[in-house]
Amino acid sequence: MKKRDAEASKEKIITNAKILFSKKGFNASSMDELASMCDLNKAMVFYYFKNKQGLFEAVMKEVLEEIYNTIKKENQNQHNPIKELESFIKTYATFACEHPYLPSLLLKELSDSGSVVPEQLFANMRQLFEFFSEILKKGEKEGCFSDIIPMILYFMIIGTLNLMITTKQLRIKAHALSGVDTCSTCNIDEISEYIMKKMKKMLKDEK
Amino acid sequence: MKKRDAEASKEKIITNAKILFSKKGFNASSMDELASMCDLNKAMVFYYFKNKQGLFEAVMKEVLEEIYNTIKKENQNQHNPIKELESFIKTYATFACEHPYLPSLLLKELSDSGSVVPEQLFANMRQLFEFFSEILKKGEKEGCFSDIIPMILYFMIIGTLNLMITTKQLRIKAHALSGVDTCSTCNIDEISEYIMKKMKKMLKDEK
Amino acid sequence: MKKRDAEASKEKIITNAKILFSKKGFNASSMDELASMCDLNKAMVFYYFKNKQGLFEAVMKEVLEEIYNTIKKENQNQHNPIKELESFIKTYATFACEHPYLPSLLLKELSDSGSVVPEQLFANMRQLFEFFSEILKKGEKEGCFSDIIPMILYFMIIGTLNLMITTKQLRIKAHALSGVDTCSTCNIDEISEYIMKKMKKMLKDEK
Amino acid sequence: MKKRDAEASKEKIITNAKILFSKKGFNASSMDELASMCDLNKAMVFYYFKNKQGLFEAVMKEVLEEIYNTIKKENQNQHNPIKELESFIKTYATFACEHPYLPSLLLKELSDSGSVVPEQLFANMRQLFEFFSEILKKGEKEGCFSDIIPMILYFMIIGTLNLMITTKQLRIKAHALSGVDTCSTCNIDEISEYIMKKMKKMLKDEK
DNA sequence: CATGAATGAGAGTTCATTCAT
DNA sequence: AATGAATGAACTCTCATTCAT
Repeated sequence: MKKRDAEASKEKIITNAKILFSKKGFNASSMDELASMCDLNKAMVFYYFKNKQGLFEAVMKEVLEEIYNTIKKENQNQHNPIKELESFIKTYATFACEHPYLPSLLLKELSDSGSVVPEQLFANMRQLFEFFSEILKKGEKEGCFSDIIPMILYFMIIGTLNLMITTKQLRIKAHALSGVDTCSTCNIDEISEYIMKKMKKMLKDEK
Repeated sequence: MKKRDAEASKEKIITNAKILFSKKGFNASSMDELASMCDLNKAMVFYYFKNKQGLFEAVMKEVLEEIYNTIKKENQNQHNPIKELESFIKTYATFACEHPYLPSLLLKELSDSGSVVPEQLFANMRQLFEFFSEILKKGEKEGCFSDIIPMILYFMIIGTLNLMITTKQLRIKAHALSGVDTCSTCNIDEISEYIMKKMKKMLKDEK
Repeated sequence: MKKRDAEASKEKIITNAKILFSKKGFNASSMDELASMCDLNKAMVFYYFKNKQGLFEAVMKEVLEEIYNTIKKENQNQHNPIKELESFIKTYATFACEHPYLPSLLLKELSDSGSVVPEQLFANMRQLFEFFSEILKKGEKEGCFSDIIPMILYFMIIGTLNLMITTKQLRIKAHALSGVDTCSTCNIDEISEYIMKKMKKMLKDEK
Repeated sequence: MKKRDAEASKEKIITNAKILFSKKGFNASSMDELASMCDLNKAMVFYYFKNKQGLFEAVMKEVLEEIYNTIKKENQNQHNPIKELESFIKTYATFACEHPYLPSLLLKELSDSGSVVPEQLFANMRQLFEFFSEILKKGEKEGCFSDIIPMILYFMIIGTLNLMITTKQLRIKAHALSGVDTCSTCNIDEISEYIMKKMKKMLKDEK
């Protein structure tokens, strides 16, 4: 069943905005370019989204809800905190790799020390972290994890994955230039596998 | 205070540029604003730096060389790879905390997948990683570290520290709003202490 | 009068650009001034013309095509090379006098030895000369002209007419100041009449 | 005998300004570039010349006086108006060819219909014309020339020579592209020879 | 819903010119 | 006489945003 045109246009705008924002960042993305990517008149973007900032927030909201729902859904098939953590990492990694705007957008947002992240967006980001945090706490209670500081561990995982994804090209180039091993041929599964292995080791209770 | 002092003016520009670029990113930073922060005529920026890109590169170069030299110097007092790794982490953490533009600038640069990092800057970034990489490799050879992938471990440390620093305000706010533990009261020493502890555990050879 | 009329705006821009460019030359003409002459927002110029150079080319193209078409049309009523030459001179003279930006623009362009004339513009300029050249060659074949070097003769006519038009004010002033005869009261018909008379004489075959 | 440094610097500025102005025109010539051509500090140019306009006038004055003196000197060796005219043409042509800034500067100045040519410069330009005018009038009185309008004839000669010189490159390119004969291989002697021949023919008294 | 025309503010950059030394 | 630092005004051009149709 075809969506109403209005819905379709709005979708098209968000879809292309994801690509554009993550490729060029907020400021360098122009509404002109976005409109022509969408094959739509520029004014329509404003018709649907109030302004550039509003569009950006809508994009982030959608992206964050998507990843949150994906992770939550995958989580239901796991039966202990270790599996849950593994699922979290792998699902995030896979999703982020398939939607490369996510790492880029997230890092940009998080690196803007001064920036005021709008409420809605802020709530979406928290939601994901809290979900992660719950897994760890449950694991601690059940005795499979010890000595956890969720916030730091969260950034260890999410930050590392994001950086490995956004720097892919850079790492390939660095390897080519200086021969240093930048893990330039690893694929995302190997990366998340490695991270998971290390996580397990560092969180193991050693009493 | 002398009036026409080239060194002083150039310094002032770089100093303020660090702040501005890290607060707003390259694109959103305006030369007008920079000039007025410096209490200098806008044209002076171009007098000293060719153009905005040139200024940015000068800023990054200075920042990266500063951190590299600091780390290298501290490293000379360490006598085994574990101590060296610890020194790397703590020195980076302390420096980044005292120069909060560094994490922000680095994350922004690394998250901009599309941006073309200029040669010089690229070389400066590699230098730091290679230094880190050498520590790990030496440790592996000497049997104190095992199963290392330097690139991933590098981002685990640097990425996490950077994010913990740039998100400080955000984390405080999140804690206030939802009560969730965002490590909002940890200071940088506690953070790097924790990271180091986890690193040791995850890199320990267990044969 | 309609408000948002693209054709009208574009026309207004070209019309004023002709005046401005011919008065001040390419470099000294400012887009700000042009916009205010047009009673239009500055950005509109870029909306229609990509950039200053693009506008300049559009202006020149229009001007050159106009004069070329006018001359070509008049030429069709002439039945021998001498008449054709006369028509060429008089039509050019009249047109240039009525569109005084033409001589000025042409002389400026031709005197700028360093400037790189863009292809299109270059082609338009050649077209006019080739038309002139054909007239002379036909005349030579038919025995009414002898010893012709079209390029030199072309500049003799076009250059002289252009200079007589652009220097009009200067010549009046010079006459007033020093009493010297600068032909300051001649009108364009007298001038082209004189040039034609001299041309006939100098091209006459004397065998 | 070495000139005083001040004189030498001033000379160097004028010499380079001639080159620069004729290559790029008044507006596109920058004082920065000029200073670096002269291997002098930019402020020195203002020390010697008040401002850019003043420098330009000084340059033009020198150039015009030079050509005037050269022509006048050559003229003393001629013993009838025809020879004098020939000398005028050839001397101007040779000089202009050796000092290619002259045609370019003159045409630019003369094509600025609106521009206010400053007094001194204006006087210099008149002087040259009046000299030419005198030759023709003498020739008329002596019966070797008839039906003269000095102003038009002056532009016929000066304009044509100037244009042939400034368009040299353009004409070569046009020939290469379209095969049309643009006199691209003629040298300046052939050109002035041709012009002189035609002048003689068109001014001959035919009673 | 949709479009193209219009706008105003501001971006980076250049440049003639002046000032302090 | 000479220099490098400093300035202010102008320049071309871009862009988010709005208006009229």
